[in-house]
Amino acid sequence: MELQEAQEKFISTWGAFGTQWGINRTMAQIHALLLISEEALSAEDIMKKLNVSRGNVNMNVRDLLSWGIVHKVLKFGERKEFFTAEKDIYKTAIQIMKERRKRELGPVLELLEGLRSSDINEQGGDYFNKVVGEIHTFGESTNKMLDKMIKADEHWFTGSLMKFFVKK
Amino acid sequence: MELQEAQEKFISTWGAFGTQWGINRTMAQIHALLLISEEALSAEDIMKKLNVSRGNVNMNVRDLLSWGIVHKVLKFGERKEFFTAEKDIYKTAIQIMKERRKRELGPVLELLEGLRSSDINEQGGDYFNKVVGEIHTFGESTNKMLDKMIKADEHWFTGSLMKFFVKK
DNA sequence: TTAAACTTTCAAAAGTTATTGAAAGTTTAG
DNA sequence: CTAAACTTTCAATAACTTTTGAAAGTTTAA
Repeated sequence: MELQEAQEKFISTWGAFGTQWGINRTMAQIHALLLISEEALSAEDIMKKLNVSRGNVNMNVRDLLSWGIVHKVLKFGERKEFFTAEKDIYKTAIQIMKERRKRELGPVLELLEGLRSSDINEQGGDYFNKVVGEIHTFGESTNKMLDKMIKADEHWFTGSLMKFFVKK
Repeated sequence: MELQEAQEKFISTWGAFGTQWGINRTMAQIHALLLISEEALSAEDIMKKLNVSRGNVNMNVRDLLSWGIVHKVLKFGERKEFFTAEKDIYKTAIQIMKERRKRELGPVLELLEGLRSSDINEQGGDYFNKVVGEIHTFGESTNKMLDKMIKADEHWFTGSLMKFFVKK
């Protein structure tokens, strides 16, 4: 296989895969492209490589920056901005967990707390309270677990967590 | 807050939340409805409660069944099929992990293995091989970890894993 | 200050995914 | 076997999401 063919395969599969999660195709492809590019790329470079418009690149790069998995790079003597993906895959994974926790788990926990505090006394309320309570407890546990993972150092995932799982 | 109001809030928020992941709104709402319903419901019941068509209910219930988080229930003397959600939230979580691993992680690992085995010798190939290799290693670790979690018994999540995280 | 170089915005168009509902298919009771 | 009760399918359409590209905005160098 040629390098270019392999690169294209990686980018397009990463893109297709992204859509299965809540991520749009172009965003996933830009991330893949930046991951396998040794040098930082400009908006122009990305447009050419992926064959997408300027506006599309701009929006998706901004989104990737807000997820903290792509960084701006300024080159001396160049006026353009360049972009590069976080290259430590563990850092990337932790960063994604962190953001998803904030954006997704947080709001759900708030809802569940709200529903729990307004204890329902009507007929049938017991069952509802029980289910909501159980889901809330589960959510809290998950939240605590993620907290530990996020606060630990970068190599912790490969280190103690992996050892824990492998020895069991 | 009234019971009905609380139930509706739970269902609609669960639905909105589902769309952020790759899950469609109706599917998430049906799951939520079944979670908080003590009794199993028929397709008809779901149609009425959520105000969606027969075809839509049918497709999404089948999907939920294929995820293994909703079960068919047959009532004596009734010809209709009834549906109920898995009520053990840990089992549900494990089941979702299991399916996502199969549907999402599996194909990515295959791609990465393919790209790795066709070792690229061209100029610039070293960097590509390195990145792909690192992602592959990470994927394999995640896969192993999920394997352990899935194979362990139901209360293992709250038991040893939680203790591990809390004591750290 | 000006003009060139660049980035951002946003409304319209294209593309994708979900939903409907009627028709076809299946199962069951008598 | 037949009709009623139910489930499944699928083409049309509605709803939603992404993408484009031109216009507006911003920054920089001279």
